[in-house]
Amino acid sequence: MRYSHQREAIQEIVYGTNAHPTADWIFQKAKAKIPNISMGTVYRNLKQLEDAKLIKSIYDGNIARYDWNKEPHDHLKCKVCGELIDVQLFDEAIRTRIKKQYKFEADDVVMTIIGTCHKHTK
Amino acid sequence: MRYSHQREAIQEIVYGTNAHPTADWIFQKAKAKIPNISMGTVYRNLKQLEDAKLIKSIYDGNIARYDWNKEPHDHLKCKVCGELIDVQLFDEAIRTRIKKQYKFEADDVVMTIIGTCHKHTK
DNA sequence: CTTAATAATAGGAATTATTACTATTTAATA
DNA sequence: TATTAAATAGTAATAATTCCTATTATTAAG
Repeated sequence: MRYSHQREAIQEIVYGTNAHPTADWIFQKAKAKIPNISMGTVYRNLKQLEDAKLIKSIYDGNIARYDWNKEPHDHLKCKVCGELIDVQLFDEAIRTRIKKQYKFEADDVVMTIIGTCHKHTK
Repeated sequence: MRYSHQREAIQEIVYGTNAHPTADWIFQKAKAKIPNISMGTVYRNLKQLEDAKLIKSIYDGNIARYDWNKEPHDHLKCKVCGELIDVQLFDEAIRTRIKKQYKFEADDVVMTIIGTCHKHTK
């Protein structure tokens, strides 16, 4: 993977937020630095950064979001404000159980808990 | 919700498979029974059936799939053949832990385990 | 430093899944 | 049977993402 100014900017943007940004959000931010950057460049680089294990992607419903947090983790999604909160819930014991019970070799777990975050509880 | 021939057919199609079909797959099947059915009708009815708790929808990456299984359950997704397998893994104890640890009121849990199913292990 | 090779880009077109719109049809019921 | 409003078919519109191609920029070699 050859160096590119655009990829560096995109990586910095993802690394600079906890907001699990979308491709479009990243595109808007990137335009501030590189006015004529294109959407294709954003998507191509996000894919390359993911392949290089420098970022992770997650699906929030039917839209992709990007995360600098490469540790295995799960998300709480607030249905009121839409915020995604990083948490660690998944128990390694489940992996063993899955293998025994379902003869299934688990690589990765994608878990999202939908509910209401503390900001909206009275 | 008023009766409609189209909705009945769509519900029968979803209830008649374990394949977690997509809207397009359902549309193709429905056309065999009702040749001039339209995609809008499929989507509208899938939404209505979901609102009426007669079916559930799940996101498989960025595409919606539909499931007659209304019980709380999780999925194993095989990265080789793409198959989604219904399983019950989620422990009710996690809900309590989430509430205490993160002050988050959990309604629903969406969990998918990505890996390799028994068909592809030698 | 200059050049050659090719990875990466900008800009726009194409694709895919889904939603919106509207004139017409159909189910329910008075 | 006539009325009313929900549902439909067909089509246009939208949103997220991918694809295409001529041009640009990075890297390595001379």
